[in-house]
Parts: sequence; structure tokens; C-alpha cells
Amino acid sequence: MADRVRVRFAPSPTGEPHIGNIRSAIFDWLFARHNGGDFIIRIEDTDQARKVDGAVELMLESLKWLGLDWDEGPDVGGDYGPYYQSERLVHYREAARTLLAGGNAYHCFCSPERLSELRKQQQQDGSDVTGYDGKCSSLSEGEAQSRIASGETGVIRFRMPDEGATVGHDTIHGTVSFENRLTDDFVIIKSDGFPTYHLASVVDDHLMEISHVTRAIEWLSSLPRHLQLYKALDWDPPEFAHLPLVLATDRTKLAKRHGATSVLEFREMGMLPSAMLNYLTLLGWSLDDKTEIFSSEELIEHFSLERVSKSDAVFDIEKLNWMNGVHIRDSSPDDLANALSSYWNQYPAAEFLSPPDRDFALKVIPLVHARMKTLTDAAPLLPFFFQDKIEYDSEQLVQKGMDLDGTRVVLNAASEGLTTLDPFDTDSIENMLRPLAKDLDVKVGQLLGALRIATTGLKVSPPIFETIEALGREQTVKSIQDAIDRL
RNA sequence: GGCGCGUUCGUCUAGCGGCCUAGGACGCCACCCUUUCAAGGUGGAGAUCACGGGUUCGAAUCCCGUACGCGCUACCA
Repeated sequence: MADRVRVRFAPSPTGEPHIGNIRSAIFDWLFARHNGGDFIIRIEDTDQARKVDGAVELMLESLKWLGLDWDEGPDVGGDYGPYYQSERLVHYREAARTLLAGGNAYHCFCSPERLSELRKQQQQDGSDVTGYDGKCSSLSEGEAQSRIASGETGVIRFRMPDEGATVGHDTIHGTVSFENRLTDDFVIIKSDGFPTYHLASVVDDHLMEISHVTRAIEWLSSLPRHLQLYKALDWDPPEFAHLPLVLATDRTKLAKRHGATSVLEFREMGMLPSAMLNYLTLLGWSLDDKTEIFSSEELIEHFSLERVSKSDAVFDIEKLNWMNGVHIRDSSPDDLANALSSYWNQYPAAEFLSPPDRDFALKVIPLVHARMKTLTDAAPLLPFFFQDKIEYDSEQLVQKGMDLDGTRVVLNAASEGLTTLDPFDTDSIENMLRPLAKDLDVKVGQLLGALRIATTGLKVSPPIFETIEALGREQTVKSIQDAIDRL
């Protein structure tokens, strides 16, 4: 087997793509791309009962949004397909036959009732050995076949060694060792003919020539099973890396009740895919003691499994918000305009009559660029662009330390100045207005404050010179005249 | 119960025996900048490195134990 790096992301289609799963996918992808290897998606749908329609599509859409691409998978196919485990049953049966023939597996006809009775008994006894007791272990294959022929159904179990220890290696955790006597003869083929995760993943990882298996930490306890399976099948095991979990603030597993848990929800919240990728990667991985803003190219360049942390991490939306703001500020006006207009198109903002186009986005970016943490933050900063008549209480026009007449004078002067100003851009607006305040003997803040209310209706608005330019001469003067009328 | 994994500021983390009276970041506070708000800049509060024993001239770093958390102990993944 070539030592090409091939990693797989193997979600089971049981619901919405969870942040934790996605983070695993990100690590897989980064590792594959860093090593110039293959990134493969395989759907683990061996549990027919828990299957959810549409889950696969949602999963793929999430990955695509984040900018991950895959070389083989359910939608694109590949040389090692099919990529749905439910379509690979022949391979698992073949492996089971091999195991049966080699005496490494046996048929078991114990009823679920006996099994649960057994469990109960073991619990009562406080025995350290739990799990299946090996009752059917000595059944001969001939006997088993005749029971099957007579209509009995059962499962196939793997014969774990009773003695010694299984020692494995994990890239993140180092050497791990397990006593064999504590692991029971686990089921590899269920009575419905489907394989369990243990068999299916081992068979597929081998057949698909997966070089590195990365998966959540909860699988670490199953490592001895998998290692013994590889051994019995006479296959070389891949390298393993068990990843830490993503937790909620209360240190429990991130769940629906904690708020947003799927990437698509974060897209709706106005997160940039690059920020999401950056943040999720840093949740469990670090380069050094200071670098934390990475582009996806930089992540690929630096990522390594060795630097993944051993302990679970709490998902902190505050830090994500900050990081998203950084990515927004790092975006070019062009890229941001694309992001904003398509965001507004997909998730219409209440402030706008209809989704603004890209030109509008480009025009207002100077006003909002440094003021956003998420894409949702832009629209509330800009409602005045879509109001026929700017909305505000007229007494707000009168700034602190000013009176009605003074305000009128100031507004009139500004209106006149703006009517003839040429060119009508931020610099000349500023160069006209500042001296004007001085001439009128009012504070700059008083003049601009009055103009701010008149043109935007907001006490807190984007910078006023830029705003006036974006609004344009006509609308600005109209709003100021309207303000004078309302005084 | 047994087994496995984990444990550094509230949070994400750096640290792989002396550079640590523990560094960075988010958040928080203050100040500066300033047309409001942001952004930016500067500074501050915040961790007896879970606890207890060792080893060593020297330990956040190595070893042992304890506690706590999580996982496995399914014909779920």
C-alpha cells in the first residue's frame, strides 16, 4: 500500500450537522491538504433506525460553505466507492465470513432478554468483567448453520482474546493500553444483517486505504476492538488520532438548547466562512503562543495533528464574534460587498424595503466596515437609506448648548454649503463643514450632531462625512430642509 | 463498579526540567485618539499551573496517589 495520506470524514446521517462533527471534518481536511493527500467523505448509515432524510445534503452544504472540498464522497464518487455504508454490505459480509472461517468470530443466538438479564446480574455482582459471557462461543459452525436454516436469527460476534493487553498508539495521546479480558465478544453483524460501527469502519478504512483515522475521543475506548479486528483480518491498522470535544459554556456536550449548534445557523447569524474555519480550528489546535488569525491557506500550511490539544474546549460565541469582526475588517471592500449583498439576498433585513444590490453594498462599506462583528450588524446601521422621510423626534435636532434659532442657522448654512459644494465627496464635505462650525461659533460636535439627526435620524450613526457622501447631495439637502421645517 | 482519557486566568490557549515572580487572545475596566458609535493604541484587574506526595541543585513541565470531569462498559454511532 502506498503511503499516501488519505483521511476520511465519516458522519452518520442522524440529524443536523453539529459543530463538533464539523470541527472534526475541518481537522481531517486540513490534515489532508497539508500533506497533499486525499479527503474523503463516507456516510455511516448502518443504523437504519436513526437515519434522517436530508441529513447528508445538509452536511455537504455545511462543508461547502466553509470552503472544504473533497476528493471522494457520496456525491462525487471515486475509486473506492460506494461511499454509503448501506451500499457496502457485501464487504462486511465477506469480512465476517473470513473471521468466521478463521475461528475469530462465531454466531450467537442469545436473545436480547437474556443479554439484558446478564447485564443486570453483572451489575449486581459488581464484577469488573462486563458484557457478553461467551455462551454461544463454543457453538460449532455446523450447528449454527442448521439453526439458521431452521429460521433462527442471531448475530455474529468477534472473539476477543481473553488474555494479554492490546496496546495502541494515538498521535495525540501517545501509547494507550487495554486489558483484553475486560473487552467482551462484541457484535460485528447485527441480526438485520447490517454491520456494527466497529466492523464497518475497520473494513471500510482498510478497503479505502485510509492512512490516518481521526475521530472523536469517545472512540478511544473502542480502539482495542478495532485493533484486534485488524489483527484477525491480517490487515495493517492505520494511524489513529482521537480528537477532543467541543463543549458548551456549562461544560456539557454542545446541544440544541445551548443555541446555535449547526454551521448553517452561524451562516444565518452573519458569520464569514473564513472566520468560522479559523475559530473552529483554534478550538483545539494552536500554532504557537500568539498567532490566531489565519486564512484557510495559512491553516493548511501550519496544521498538524501533533499540536491538537488533549482536552475538550468550550465554544465561546464572544470570541467567535470578535474573530468574525477581524475577518470582516481584513476583507477587501470588493469581497465584503459580495458577502453582504448575497447575505442580504438570502436573509432579508427588516431595515430594507428590498434586498439592496451589490452597488449599494459597495457604497456603504466605508460606513460599516469597522463597525461590524457579523453581517447582520450592517443593516441596523443604515435604515435611513430607505426612509422617504427620516424618522426622529424634532427636539433631538437641538444639540446640547444650542437653541432653536441657533440650530436653524446652523442647518441653513450647512444646507447652502452642501448645495453648491463640488466635488461632493467626504474630504470636501469635511473641509467645508469644519470651518463652517468655526465661522458660526458652534462646536464641531454641535454642527455634526444636528446634521446627524437630520440626515440619519440616529444619535449613533456611521461617520457623518462619509454618510453624507453616500446619501448624495439631493437626499442630504432634502433631509436638512425637512429638518428646518420641523424645528 | 471496572476500564480509558483529561485537568494552566471566566473562556480559548503558550509552556515539552532552569528563559515562568507563568506568555498571548477573547471578555471586563481605565486612559488615549475622536463628529456619535465602532475600529485602533496604551495600561490594568484576572491562574497559589486540580490536590497531595515523591524524583531533582531546580517541576506547570518527570513518577506515584487522590479528587473532579468526560467517555466506554448496546444487535447506537
